[in-house]
Amino acid sequence: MDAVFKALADESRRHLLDRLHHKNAQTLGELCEGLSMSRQAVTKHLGILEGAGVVVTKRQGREKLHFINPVPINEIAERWIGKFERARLAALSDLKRKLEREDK
Amino acid sequence: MDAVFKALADESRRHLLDRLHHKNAQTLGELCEGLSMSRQAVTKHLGILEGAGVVVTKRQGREKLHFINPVPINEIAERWIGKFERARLAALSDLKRKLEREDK
DNA sequence: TTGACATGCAACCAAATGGTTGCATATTAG
DNA sequence: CTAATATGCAACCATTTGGTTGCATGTCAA
Repeated sequence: MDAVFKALADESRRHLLDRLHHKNAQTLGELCEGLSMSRQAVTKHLGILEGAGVVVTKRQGREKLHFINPVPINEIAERWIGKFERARLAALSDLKRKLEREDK
Repeated sequence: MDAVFKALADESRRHLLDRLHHKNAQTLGELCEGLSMSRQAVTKHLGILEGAGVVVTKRQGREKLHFINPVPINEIAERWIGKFERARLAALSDLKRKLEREDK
């Protein structure tokens, strides 16, 4: 679990997760596009995410596909939020999102 | 949000949250009991947790009471887990816990 | 086969992090 | 009032972290 928290502690890594959440199964090169840091920096970040189990990979020829894995992320909330409280908070944030949509 | 992830990245701070999840409204001294690090180290950790909004405090005379705040923790899961997937994962971990209880 | 493309590995560096010690301040009990 | 208790602030230090550059390896297409 420690690795999961450490992995999520960095903004660059969270951004990579955002990208994978938006479009799964991307290659390293694809994930590098538009970023201001070097490819090697991205490689390191993806390695840390993979080591934590938050990202899973599959080789395909000379390419490496990356996938997000939501299971360990879910376990974070489970640790400090009780079952009923969790449902309450989920409903609350659903409502919040709905209201934010209506604002536009 | 960055502060929340940074706050949760450290094992000592997660342990402090565990303590507050188990028993809320504890003083600094109370939270220090049994720990191997100095009081000042704990103060720093609690300051970081408070700065992230994961812990909320209230002065009472010369004591400072600490409370856990689950809201920002819930928002972590919301970021990368869709609404339906969230329900599925919650059900899954409920089942897992149930099975683990029956094991004993 | 050979060159171009996609990824991997390692050494190195500046900045952030977690911890310490020493001293200061504020509140309560006797 | 005074001493003990509870917390606050600041300087300092070792380690970790996020980034770089340079070179190596592996795979596909012409």
